[in-house]
Amino acid sequence: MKKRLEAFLNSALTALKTRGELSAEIEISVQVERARDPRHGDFATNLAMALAKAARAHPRQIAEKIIAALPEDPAIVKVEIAGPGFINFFIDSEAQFSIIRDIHAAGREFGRSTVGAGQAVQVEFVSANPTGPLHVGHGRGAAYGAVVANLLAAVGFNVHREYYVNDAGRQMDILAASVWLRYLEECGETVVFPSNGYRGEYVRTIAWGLRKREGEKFRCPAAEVMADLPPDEPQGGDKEAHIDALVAKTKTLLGPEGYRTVFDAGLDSILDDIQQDLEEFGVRYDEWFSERGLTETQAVKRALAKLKEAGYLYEQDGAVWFASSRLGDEKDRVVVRENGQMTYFASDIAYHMNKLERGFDRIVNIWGADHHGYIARIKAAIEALGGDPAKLSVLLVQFAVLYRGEEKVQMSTRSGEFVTLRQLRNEVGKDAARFFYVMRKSDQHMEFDLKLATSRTNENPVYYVQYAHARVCSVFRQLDEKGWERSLANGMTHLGRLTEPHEAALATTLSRYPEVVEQSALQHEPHHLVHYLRELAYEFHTYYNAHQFLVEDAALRDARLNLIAAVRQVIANGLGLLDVSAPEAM
RNA sequence: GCGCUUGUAGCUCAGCCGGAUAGAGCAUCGGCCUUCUAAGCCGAGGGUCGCAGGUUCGAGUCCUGCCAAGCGCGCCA
Repeated sequence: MKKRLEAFLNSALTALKTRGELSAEIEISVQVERARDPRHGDFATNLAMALAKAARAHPRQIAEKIIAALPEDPAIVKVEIAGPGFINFFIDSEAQFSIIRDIHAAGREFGRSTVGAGQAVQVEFVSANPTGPLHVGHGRGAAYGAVVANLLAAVGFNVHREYYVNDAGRQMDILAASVWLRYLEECGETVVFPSNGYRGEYVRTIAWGLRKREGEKFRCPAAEVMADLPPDEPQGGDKEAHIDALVAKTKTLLGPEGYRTVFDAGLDSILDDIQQDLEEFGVRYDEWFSERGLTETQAVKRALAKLKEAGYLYEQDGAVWFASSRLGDEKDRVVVRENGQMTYFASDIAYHMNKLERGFDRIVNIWGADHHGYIARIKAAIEALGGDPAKLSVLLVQFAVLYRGEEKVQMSTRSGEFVTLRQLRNEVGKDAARFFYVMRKSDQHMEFDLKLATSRTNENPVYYVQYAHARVCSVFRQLDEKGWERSLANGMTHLGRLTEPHEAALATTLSRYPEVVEQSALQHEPHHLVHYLRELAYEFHTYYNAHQFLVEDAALRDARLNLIAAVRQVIANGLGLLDVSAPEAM
């Protein structure tokens, strides 16, 4: 309906222009919005006011001309000018209730659309380093990314979900060294664990598995490992220098093959865990993209060569720099260090070159908000590679602060004591976790109250929405128990019997669903969908309390049953996009 | 110090490209179960939209300054 009105207004504008009543040069995008106040009808547009300046006329006069030029439509019962120049539209109630037919006809497809026109969009999210289990911060990115991807797919984009696996680089080397030290402990050696190593319990588990599989073939005397290492921080040294030396020593003592085995033991184990964790959280990927693969296929070298060719690389102080400041970044960035090693950024340039080469129309990166300073350099890199930086959207996700009631849950990565995503799921369940994560705008800090998410009271919005779905199911069970027949067709022919204000309100809200899905998708803001579902559930509950559905009058009963079946369908569809279950009984 | 983000009811948050009297949940107070599930509903109170200017028919929304909070400013990832 909204789109129909927009089309009508546009045709009215062209009519006025061809008749010379409006300057042909005036360009304006027509906006129709839902009226907030029922007295303002069902839809309203500020078009006349927006035109007033350019047309040099009073808004109300313009409004009159527009209305006169509008095509006839039986669904529009009244058009009026109000306030400073709003045009308000009143829609025929018969037409309002026909949404019930649409919902029934479309079923699970209702709300889906084709605005995306099959454009290929890549959504990269989570991409946490495989150096440990996912924590609750990653969980928010996972829920948000998964829902954004679902929404984009629902409105007709061809979505490719991807996880970038940082399986190369210094952090992974530190993990490998940590695994080896724990392995040596398993073998009975006494080592001093570095302050900068990975201290989590999972590292011991990996080491235990390694020893079980491989025996003691990687065993070295602890004294040999620790010999000639620069002192660690507790001994008054530099922890970074200490760990780097330890990594180097690990590589030397194990040799390339042994090192690879230990390294992969860590990587494979943690990656398996992450994959399983996300799977259980309802997050599925089309591709797990390996950073190591970029180096192995020479993609990093190729990307740097391309930048060099374009004249964006230069050498200084023994390092190679990318002149990103020429493309909007604050300063230039190093891509090859003095010691000849590529920086993480170099891999990332190659990764984005790869994304461009795969021909995506749009690229969506979902990052933790602490990476916001990184956006400018990636956009610069895309531009320098000859791509269009506007294709890339970077969506930032703020970390969630955990509470248990009033009490803040302390988290510390350093000590290895953090709340993992798995712990969260075990405590509050998948449905509540997903719902809570996307309930708030993603780039805002959020407070995640574990107590609230598990509570079985009206404080909990997850149950509120699910309960509405279950209640409809319950009504249909009651219908069967009474042995009454239901006729879908009879209900459709008697939609005119739905005369209660609650029913009209429900029909209006139901008809908004496709708009909400489209808006949530295009703006990458799933919280709109969550708020909508809560509102729909509210309108259903209030209707449920005010009126009896299972009445003797079959025409009225069937009409009402069709209405609540439509509500059930839309709730199921909406929760489906969030990947939250829609239970039939609670 | 510079940059990005944020500041809306006691708390947690919405507010669609600037639009009509700023909304919701929770909390508080008062009501509703012999009737399709009370994980529900009905009602009440609660606001200087951080502060000060500016832009215009109109500002919570845009611009400037200030205050406060978070994050970022490595040849780390």
